[in-house]
Amino acid sequence: MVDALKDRGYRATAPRRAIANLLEQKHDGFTIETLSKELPSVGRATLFRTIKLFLEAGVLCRLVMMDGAHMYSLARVDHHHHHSVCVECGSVEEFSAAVVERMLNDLSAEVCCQVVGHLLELYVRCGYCPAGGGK
Amino acid sequence: MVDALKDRGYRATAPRRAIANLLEQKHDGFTIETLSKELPSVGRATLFRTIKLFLEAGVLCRLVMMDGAHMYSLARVDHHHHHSVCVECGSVEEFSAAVVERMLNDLSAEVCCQVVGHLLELYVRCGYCPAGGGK
DNA sequence: ATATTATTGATAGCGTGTATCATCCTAAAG
DNA sequence: CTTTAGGATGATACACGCTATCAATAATAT
Repeated sequence: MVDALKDRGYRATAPRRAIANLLEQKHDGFTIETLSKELPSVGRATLFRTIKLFLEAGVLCRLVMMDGAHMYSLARVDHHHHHSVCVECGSVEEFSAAVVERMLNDLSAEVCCQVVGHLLELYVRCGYCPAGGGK
Repeated sequence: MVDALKDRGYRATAPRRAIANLLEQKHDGFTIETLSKELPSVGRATLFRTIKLFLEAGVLCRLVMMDGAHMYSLARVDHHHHHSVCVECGSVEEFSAAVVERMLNDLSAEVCCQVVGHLLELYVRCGYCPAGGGK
């Protein structure tokens, strides 16, 4: 992940490496608060700054939860995609379903405007956590 | 609009009436900050509380903008719908396109989970403001 | 090795929203 | 119409997430 920063002209510092190492272990969505507790040696400001850099580099995604709070997750695919977040356990799945793109195209035609962006989040109970209940 | 509050057991007070009167004039999305300036006589806390009540009553919708900020708009239809917001002028259109519902159904089947909610916002340049450029 | 300059972390600050609480006002009962 | 109980208000302080500042530090180029 630090390479993504180097490629963009940023330095590979100890805090950034520490954050990257931790993030690479993450399979679920996470909050900055969580990271801050897991990396007490890294200052809060640096944490926020580094997360922002990773977002800009495209290796992280920002999710909007149902209550408006933010979570972050690794971008495992490099093309445009959306997320389904488990509201119980926080696990995140990425999908780039054709139905979504088709719908967005249809909508562009339907609303009499030029569509310049969108936000789509799916909130689910996943099949793997106790509360989920499966499909 | 105050009737919606009365129906839910809340009182029709002067601040609530003032807010409702102002909101009924609004055709576009607006922020709390805007309202606060337009209604300096109403305390900030009351403003936030009243907006929350209107949201719960379903006469207002909360929009998430591209930068994560919040805007609000009148709910002109009473069934489930989504919004397209002009990033230039803030005008809001409501739509409940069948394509959206169909897509959500398709997705429910595709992701191996029980879908419990979603968030969908469309950001556009509308055809009516100078910067829009039309369809 | 040295110089340059990006980066850090502590701190203060900002924006948005909420908790508190004494006071006030609405709605309803008499 | 008057009284009254408790919902509602607004000033304030607080909480939360995030950014600006800035002196000190550390990573890269030479």
